Amino acid sequence: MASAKTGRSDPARTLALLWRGKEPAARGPKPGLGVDRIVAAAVELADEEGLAAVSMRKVAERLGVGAMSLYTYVPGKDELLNLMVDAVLAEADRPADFTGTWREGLELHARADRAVALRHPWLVGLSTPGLMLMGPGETARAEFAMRAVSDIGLTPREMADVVNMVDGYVRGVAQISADIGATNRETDVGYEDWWAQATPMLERFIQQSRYPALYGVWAAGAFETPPEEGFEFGLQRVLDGIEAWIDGRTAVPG
Amino acid sequence: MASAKTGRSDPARTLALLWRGKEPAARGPKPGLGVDRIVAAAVELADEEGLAAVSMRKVAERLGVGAMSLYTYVPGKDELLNLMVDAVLAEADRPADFTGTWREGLELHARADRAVALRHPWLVGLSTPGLMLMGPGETARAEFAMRAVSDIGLTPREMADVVNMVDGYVRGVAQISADIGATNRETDVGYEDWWAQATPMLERFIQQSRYPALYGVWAAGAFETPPEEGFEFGLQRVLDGIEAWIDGRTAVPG
DNA sequence: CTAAACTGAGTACGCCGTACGGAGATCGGC
DNA sequence: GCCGATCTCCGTACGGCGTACTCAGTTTAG
Repeated sequence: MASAKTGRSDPARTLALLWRGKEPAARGPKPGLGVDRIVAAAVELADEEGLAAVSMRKVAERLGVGAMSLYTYVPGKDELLNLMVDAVLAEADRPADFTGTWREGLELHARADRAVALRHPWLVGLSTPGLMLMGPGETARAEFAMRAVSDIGLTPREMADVVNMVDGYVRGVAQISADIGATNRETDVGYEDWWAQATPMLERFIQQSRYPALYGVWAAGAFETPPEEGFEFGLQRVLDGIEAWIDGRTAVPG
Repeated sequence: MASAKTGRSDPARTLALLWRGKEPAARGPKPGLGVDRIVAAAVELADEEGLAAVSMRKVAERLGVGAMSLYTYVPGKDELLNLMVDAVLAEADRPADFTGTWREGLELHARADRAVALRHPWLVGLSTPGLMLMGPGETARAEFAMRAVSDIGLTPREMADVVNMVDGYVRGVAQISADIGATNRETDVGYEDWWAQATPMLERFIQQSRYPALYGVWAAGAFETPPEEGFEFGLQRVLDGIEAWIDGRTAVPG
């Protein structure tokens, strides 16, 4: 594994960077690069070779430039990772003119996030900036979600809780899927192949006598296909839970 | 940020390591260390200084030993990280003699995971071995959860989906909380302080006119306390969703 | 035209994971 | 009791990393 932290150092600088708040500057030579090109190159690199392959030298090489040139535009690697997260979050299309029920809105929100996570498996390996370092992508996400749960009589805090719950579910499941995907990529075997290969070894340790419930589920083949299909199932259950709560809630005071 | 991948190289070797399947070996000098002591030292280090501080050299130093000595017991850093994950997962106490409803069982399961995640914030930054590389800790977790949803008429696949959904929710929310905790630790300011400090900067970018829904929730102060309190709320909604589905399901064929 | 301001990058430092090989300890077989 | 096999421990070294420092070269304001 490798782990990633995001958002250290000066928050003001990072926020300005996220929102591209920089006047073009006179006096010097014209910039040959730019934050956008650097971030795009880093995202490509991560998509193709994984997060571990993203180093300042490799990103620079991809741009035909010396490693240290990147530091003209980006304070450091942490900030670059932050920018990458916000950039791919902005990819998801959440129609600005969306009108629909809160449930349809949250469904769209959740699926958009999931699509991004599947397209960029390295995303879930990075800590979210969350509300701490909101860039345009993260902000657009949040705005869409909040709009979906507006006008149904929730307090602001309840709105935040509901959205956080859906976000949490999507992130957690995406991370589990991404782990499996990463394992497959690294070992060059598919999920089924890996499973077939690992079964004899697992049999040695996970005996029916010690883990009867797990063994039963396992022996029935419930783990033989990747859990991705369970995403929609879980999403609907999450939304059902919210719906029941909303119904119960509006019924009381109404 | 830093990201972590887990479970590369030889799965058989790693599995054997996770289950400590090693005969004590005659012939050589008595081992001075041991997998358990190495893992414990690494976990301590991660708890105290964060995941980024976990290097082979630092772990070895903490044990009063040369860096390369660790490789006698552990094939590499990836495997050590895997062992750390399984070790802390095993910490959670899930009573073996638990009897209760499926809902009580899943609640206990979810809270146990959350307690571990709060005690070891670095955990969520690591990919889960998941089902790919199950050690004793992960297996005990899964067994408890599966037992909780046994005997309520679910198919094995449905059991797996339900458990995966709860696990996903807990993981996702824990990761969001951990990110905030990490930001606080690194910047040496509390959540409220950070928020107060960042507000003027955010005001510049997140204008009411462009993000009315988000702005409203934000201006109402819904983000001024950490979202940890929302965990129980979301958990209950998740369980409500499952309950509604189970009721609807058993009602039809019954 | 000059000087200020900026871009771009070479060099270097201190970390990291870990391959390699050797020194010393320990024990089975004789 | 001894020897060789086998094990533990670890010093050295290599290639890669993030990035501090420094300086050369370019562009424009005045």
